[in-house]
This record gives sequence, C-alpha cells and structure tokens, in this order.
Amino acid sequence: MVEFDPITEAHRQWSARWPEHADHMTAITSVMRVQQLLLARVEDVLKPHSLTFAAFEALRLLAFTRHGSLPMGKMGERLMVHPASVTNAIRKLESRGLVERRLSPDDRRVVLATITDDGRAVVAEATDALNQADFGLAGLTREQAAEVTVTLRLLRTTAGDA
Amino acid sequence: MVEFDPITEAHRQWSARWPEHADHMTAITSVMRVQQLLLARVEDVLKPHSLTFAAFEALRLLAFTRHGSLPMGKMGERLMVHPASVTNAIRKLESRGLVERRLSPDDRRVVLATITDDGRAVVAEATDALNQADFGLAGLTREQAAEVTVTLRLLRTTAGDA
DNA sequence: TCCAGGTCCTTTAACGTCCAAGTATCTATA
DNA sequence: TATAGATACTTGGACGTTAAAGGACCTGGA
Repeated sequence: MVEFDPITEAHRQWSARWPEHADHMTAITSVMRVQQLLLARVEDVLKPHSLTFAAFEALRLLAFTRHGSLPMGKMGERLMVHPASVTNAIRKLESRGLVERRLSPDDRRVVLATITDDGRAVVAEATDALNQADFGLAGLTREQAAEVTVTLRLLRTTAGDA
Repeated sequence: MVEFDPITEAHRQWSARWPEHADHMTAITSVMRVQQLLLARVEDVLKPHSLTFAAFEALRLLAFTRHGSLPMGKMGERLMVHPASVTNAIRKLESRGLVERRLSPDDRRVVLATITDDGRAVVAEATDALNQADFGLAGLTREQAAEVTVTLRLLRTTAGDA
C-alpha cells in the first residue's frame, strides 16, 4: 500500500546528516501530519452540519455547562485557544443564531456566550455524527486510541502543557 | 504542577454521556493540542531567523535536493500540502531572495523553485537552531521521540496516509 | 474620592491551510 | 493535424491561529 512516505524519507535525510536529532525531527513532523489528516477527516464529518471543528468545540463546550453559558475568557481557557479565536468563533455562531451574547450583570466587562435551542439541536446531531465516525479513527480500538492519548500526554507536559 | 487539564476534563464529560466514544474523542483532541504546542515552540526557535515552520520546511527540502531545485508540484507532494500552500510559501521566500523561480525548460507549465546561496545560509543556521533545541522536545529521549513516531504512524495509516 | 493598574474583550494584521475556478501548456487520440 | 482532456500552477476567498493595540470596566490604595 505504502509506496513512498515523505516522513520516512525526511527521517532518512536527517539521519544522514544529524543522526542524533533525526528522531526528534521526525516526531514533530509526524504530529503535524497527523493533525492535518485528522482535522480534515473530522471536518468532512462536520461539513453536512455546517460546522467547522472549532465551531463544534465551542458549541459542545457550552452545551456541557449547567446553564449553557460561559464567559468568553473561560471558553478560551477550556478550548486552549487565544481570546481572539473565541471572539471569532462566537461571532459566526451568533450570526447563525446558534449562540447569543450578552453582558454579564455582575461584571460588564464580561461577555457571556449562551447556546440557543437551535445551537443545542445542531450540536447534538453533529456529536452523533462524530461519534458514529469515531472521530475519523474508526480503524483504532478503544485501547489504541487511549494509548495515543497517553503517549501524547508525555509530549504535552514536555511541551509545557498543564 | 497540573491543576486542571482541559483534555482530561473533556474526557470526563464525554465518558459520562458516550463512554464508548470518549477515547477516540480524547485522542483527536490530544493530537490537536500537541500540534498547537509544538508548532508554537518550533516557531519560537525559528523567529530569530525570520522563518515560519512552513518556510523552513520548504527551504530545507530544496537544500536537500541534488541541485537545490524542485518543481512546485513535487514540493507539495513531499511537504504534503496543497499546491496553493507551496505557491504561497515560495512567493514569500522569493521576495526575500532566498529562493528563485524559473520555468522548466522541459515543460513550461512547470515552475522550478531553486534555493539561493542566501537561502542555504539561512536554512543552515535555522537547522542548527532547531537541532540544538531538539525541535522543542528537549525533554524527550531519542527512544521516546521514536515511540511517538511509531504510535502516530499507526494513526497516519488509519487516517489514510501513504 | 479618585486614579493608576489590571482584566476582559474586540479589532486589526500576519500567516498558514484548503477549495474552487481560471490560465497556460502538454498529450493522446480521432 | 486538430482538438478534447489531463496537468501544473496561480489567484481569490473562506477559515483558523496568534500577537499587538485599544476601549470599557473593575478595584484597591493614597
């Protein structure tokens, strides 16, 4: 099946020149490539629901909360993205009526994003679709998926997460 | 050190509702997050050299070739990105004099990107910097880095790579 | 009371990625 | 030889991300 794997080739090139760094280089390249592939897969599943993965995550997060509402800043923390990304995502969702924005009565600097009934319906369908597709990882057993998470947690902590 | 890990929390939320899909969801989320972290690390190292990771990869690829030159299309294959991304990357490198573009004498549809002496100098320095920083993975042994690659290769093939 | 400093969010600007459409060029076939 | 179909690349648009700067709003100490 595999005729030529660019990542394997890159490792070969690197090994010939800087053998002691080839493994680290290849690990990075693998992460980048896997992310690219999986994002494409997930977005394919989401496309019929007119959601990007970023939009899905924002909606999913709100639906998980007790009152379907969260301050923008909190969303950024939970989604681990820049505040500007939250603004961007919520603006689009709001324009589609899937989310509403209002100022917090307690602190008027704070913007509360609240999922609407339409938003709940959309995210429920999208969630089912992703679950059915196993998030694009239908080829993996639960154990294998869990192993990926464990391996990457080592990488996350090494790279400064949490 | 770890007070609250959004990925662990997301897994908890998912497990409470769709336990049979939580591991796959978490694997995806982990990949996305790790990519984000590592890209940021690598770009920090590259910033003093005024290169993005995409620009570095393009330059590095050209420097590896026999004549320092490759058709745009081939670059897209090797870098595993869309042709438009190659156009984009090469345009910026060309404007900085790190790469030159010329039409192939054999097939005038083909654009050959060629690294310049300046380009070679820049990529050599950037490569040293990345190697010294172990690509942002200084905390990992070579064995651990290799393990990441192996685990992700399973994921790549599952997701349709190669 | 008042103001300096911190916090919350938005805006703007760079960058990267992809898709879809358009142009130029080659190639195989009628 | 002419032409329809493939290929190679670029362009323009949509989307995501971050950094930096600005406006509005708290808050605590003088």
